[in-house]
Amino acid sequence: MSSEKTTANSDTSQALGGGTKRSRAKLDKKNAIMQAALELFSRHGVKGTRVEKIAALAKVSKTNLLYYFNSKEQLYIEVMQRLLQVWLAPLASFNEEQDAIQTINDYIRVKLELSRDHPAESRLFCMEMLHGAPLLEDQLKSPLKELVDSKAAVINAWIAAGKLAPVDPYHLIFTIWSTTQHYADFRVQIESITDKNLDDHDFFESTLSNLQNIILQGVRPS
Amino acid sequence: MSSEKTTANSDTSQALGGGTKRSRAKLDKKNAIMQAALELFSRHGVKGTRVEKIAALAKVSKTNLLYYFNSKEQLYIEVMQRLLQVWLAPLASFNEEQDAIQTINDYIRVKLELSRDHPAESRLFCMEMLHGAPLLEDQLKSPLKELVDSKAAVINAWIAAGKLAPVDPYHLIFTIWSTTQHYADFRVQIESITDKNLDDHDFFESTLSNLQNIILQGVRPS
DNA sequence: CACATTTCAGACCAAATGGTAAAAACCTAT
DNA sequence: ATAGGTTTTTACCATTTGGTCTGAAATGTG
Repeated sequence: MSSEKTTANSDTSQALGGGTKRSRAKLDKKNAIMQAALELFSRHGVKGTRVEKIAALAKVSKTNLLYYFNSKEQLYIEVMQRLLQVWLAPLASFNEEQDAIQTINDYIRVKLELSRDHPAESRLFCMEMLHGAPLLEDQLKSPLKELVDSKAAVINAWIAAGKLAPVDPYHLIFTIWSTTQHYADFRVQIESITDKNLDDHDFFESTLSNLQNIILQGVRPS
Repeated sequence: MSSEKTTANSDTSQALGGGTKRSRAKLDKKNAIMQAALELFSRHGVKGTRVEKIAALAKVSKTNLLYYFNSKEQLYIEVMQRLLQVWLAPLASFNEEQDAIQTINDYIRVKLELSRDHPAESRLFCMEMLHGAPLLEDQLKSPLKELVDSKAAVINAWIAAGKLAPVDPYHLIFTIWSTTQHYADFRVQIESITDKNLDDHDFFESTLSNLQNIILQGVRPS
């Protein structure tokens, strides 16, 4: 609680960039630990993950891990904070000046790439939601709402300009989120049924074009 | 392991129906426990849920709970098995003779109703997927694949008959699953953004018609 | 090269928690 | 009513596991 334990978790050393040998190694190690934690947390939950296992996966000792992160909870919080940055960035690309269809197509692609390249992030985010997102309550609530609201406004402008059919922008965004993230979060189910996953290039492209097709054209015959 | 512990977990008493006061109370209690377990497991995960808490929520003592279910794992398995029945039933309604558009619209509604009326089931199913579905590996894999394959065939027949635009039936099914379940699993996020949830009748209907619209018509202006 | 600082590993501890044993309370059939 | 079985409670144990302590190794610096 109160102990300061030398300098450990304070990144006072270097702002960024090269840094000394020491601070460099320190960062590398922290990254390795966070990576391992992300992987295990996202599979077994925080409670279901033993600190020892994270340490083993990161190739450090348990004590060493606790040296970098004061507690498992603290580690989880830091992992979650980093995750959020990766997670919300793509939505920023929505812009009224851009072509509506093109932007949506691109967004679907980016989100599906995220599901392919960062499945652990997707799972952990999903898990946090299932838990009721006690952690994100503050960090996420207000900034997320503002971000989404602003993008919903863009979509509404597109609709007003006749660039899109009239849909509720929120439901459109939810649809894109859910469909793309599904391929990461429900990967085992999708593998059970199709024997394929997003790492398979053809399957990725086929998934992408099908999603784009459904969301843009729908399945009703024209 | 080996002990038979009287009759407890063996439902030898009554096949079904009324039954004696005792067997009736027994069933009620088991149901209460499973209900409580479902609720807590789906929020905090199996590891994150203490048997004591389940017992408290079900209004029985911890030991009494262990009398009905030999272990937490066992309880989880039984909860999961019951859940699966509820979960896969709706897909059965797909039938080649029926109208394609109508059937899909109905399916979306039924799935969304499931998200509204059984959110805990949705969450727990989702969580099991995130964990890699070690439990469902056997129970789910083969029967699920067969069920989905057969329904995919129905969809393909509709497409061949010009009743639907050409889409990959699997991706269509995944799309319906993901979009509808999203409103249960990501409920907190949706509440953060819209301040509403499926329990709100208007929001439910609006969600439903938007999903039906997107999936059937797409968002491209006609 | 001596000294100070940072980093690490193995032993250890205490709390949390799943599960057991045995006796008490309770039904139900005769 | 009461014997025989069933359900519930009380007391307890054993294991798991997050986190600490201690001393040593590595590293940087004047």
